[in-house]
Amino acid sequence: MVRVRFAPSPTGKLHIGGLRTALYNFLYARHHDGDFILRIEDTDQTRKKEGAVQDIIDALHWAGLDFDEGPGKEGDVGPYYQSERKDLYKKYVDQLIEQDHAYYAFDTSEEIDQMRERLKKSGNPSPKYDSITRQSMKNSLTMPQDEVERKLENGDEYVVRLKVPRRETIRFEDEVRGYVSFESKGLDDQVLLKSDGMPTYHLANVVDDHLMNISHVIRGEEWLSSTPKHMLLYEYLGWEPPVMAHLPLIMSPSGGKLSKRKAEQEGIPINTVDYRELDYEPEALINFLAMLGWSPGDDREILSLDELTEEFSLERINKSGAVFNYKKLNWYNEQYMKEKSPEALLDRVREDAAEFGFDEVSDDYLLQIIPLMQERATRVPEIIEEGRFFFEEPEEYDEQAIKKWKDDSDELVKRFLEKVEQISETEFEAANIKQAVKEITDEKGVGFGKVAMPLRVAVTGQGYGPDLFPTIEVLGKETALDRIRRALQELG
RNA sequence: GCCGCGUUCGUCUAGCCUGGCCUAGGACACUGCUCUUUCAAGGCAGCGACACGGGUUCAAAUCCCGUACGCGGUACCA
Repeated sequence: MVRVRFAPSPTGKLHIGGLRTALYNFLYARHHDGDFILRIEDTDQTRKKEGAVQDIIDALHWAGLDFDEGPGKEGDVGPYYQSERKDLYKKYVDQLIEQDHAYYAFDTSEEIDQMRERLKKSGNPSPKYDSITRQSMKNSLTMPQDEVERKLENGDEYVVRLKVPRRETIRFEDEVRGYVSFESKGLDDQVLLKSDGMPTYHLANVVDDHLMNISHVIRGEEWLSSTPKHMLLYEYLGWEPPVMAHLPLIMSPSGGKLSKRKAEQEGIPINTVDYRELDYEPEALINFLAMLGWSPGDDREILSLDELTEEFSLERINKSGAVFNYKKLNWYNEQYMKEKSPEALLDRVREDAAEFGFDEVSDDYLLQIIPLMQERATRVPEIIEEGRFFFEEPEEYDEQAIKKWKDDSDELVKRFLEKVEQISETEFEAANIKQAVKEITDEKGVGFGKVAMPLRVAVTGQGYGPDLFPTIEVLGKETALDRIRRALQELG
């Protein structure tokens, strides 16, 4: 049974890198008919942010990545908040201590700082609390047992550290990178239990993955270096480690991990909710993110969540970091927008319209506008932003548009008015309006644009825009002709 | 610094495991053409890459070694 988990810490909004990690976990689970679990890694009480968990849940739901077990959706192995599992870890910590794989340490943070200072001065560039250093620190390995017991009874503050062996090669297989090995002498005696009684990530994630029957750990590459510590823990606890797969990082266009700071500098929205607020299509974001570090192996670019699920495999994940390409995301969004039915976009467009104060617009009217605009917009809000003339008379004409009103435009537009006035309200349709223009171009021997361009300017105030004749039809005879008469006055 | 991981067009990638089919394919972006009532979209074309150096081999983007560069880690953060 495949069981994977997405285990974010609730320190803020779910960022785009986290979403991709969640996506890969989701795809792997679904591909294998397995379970996708959400676990909240809130062992650092100081970094916890109000509302973060809800944001994560909402973001996953918006993206279509609903989990099978997690907060608010209890399975058999909960709770799904590590802070609520605090008591569970104690047992394993005791076991490790008893088996001499962990020990109590009473050093204050000042003392540890001093140790680091001292070692640095003597030429050690990266001082560690390790098999050598621990011999000169205050811990249950160096102190007489009765003193250790006294301290514990007194309630003195302590942490529990992993007793990393002095010389040992730790080798494990990563599904993405193949065999990876580390020398234990490069590791430090990682704190497992903090002085506030909370486990560190390293302990909690190993214990929870085991207790929750996680079969595959799919997480970011930033965890690769701490995996050997986790492997040691599995070994000491006598557990079979899950399959490991470390994902390449999402990089900023300027290089380096795409951090919040960098993203902001480069104008890239970093949180999932930002994309939701910008009104991107979640399918587009998902498709784009899936392709950042993975590919189906052929030339397909557009894949639905179902298709991604069908095709997904860990073997096809890339090893190197992928730069976030905002323009490509926009291209994806355009592709998905074009495919949507106008009805599917209606609710969102209506909201956008209301924001501009166009709140008494009928669905029927909106449904006429959407098809005209959706194929040329990058995001849904542009339908209204770029199509304001559908709701209000253009206040002024674009500078660029005015240039398209030429010397002979007056005459041609007047002729158009004469012809179109003859058309009845019910016959005021795109084809008939276009026919009128056609007749004028024939009779005056001018190009189509000669007539159409001034009309566009008159009706929309813009020199660009959707197909002109349906636009005029949608506006209706009265409105369209009023605008044309006004343009004749102002531009003529 | 040390440890680990990585390196194919500007970017995302296919190809690498199982050397020859690679004159290295696709997508985004960019440029031009085309279509067209405009701007887009679409169609067509162009630009553009195997980091470098050694091996191994009849043959290397593909296998091996080294160098350079990039990234990650180096906390009582995850």
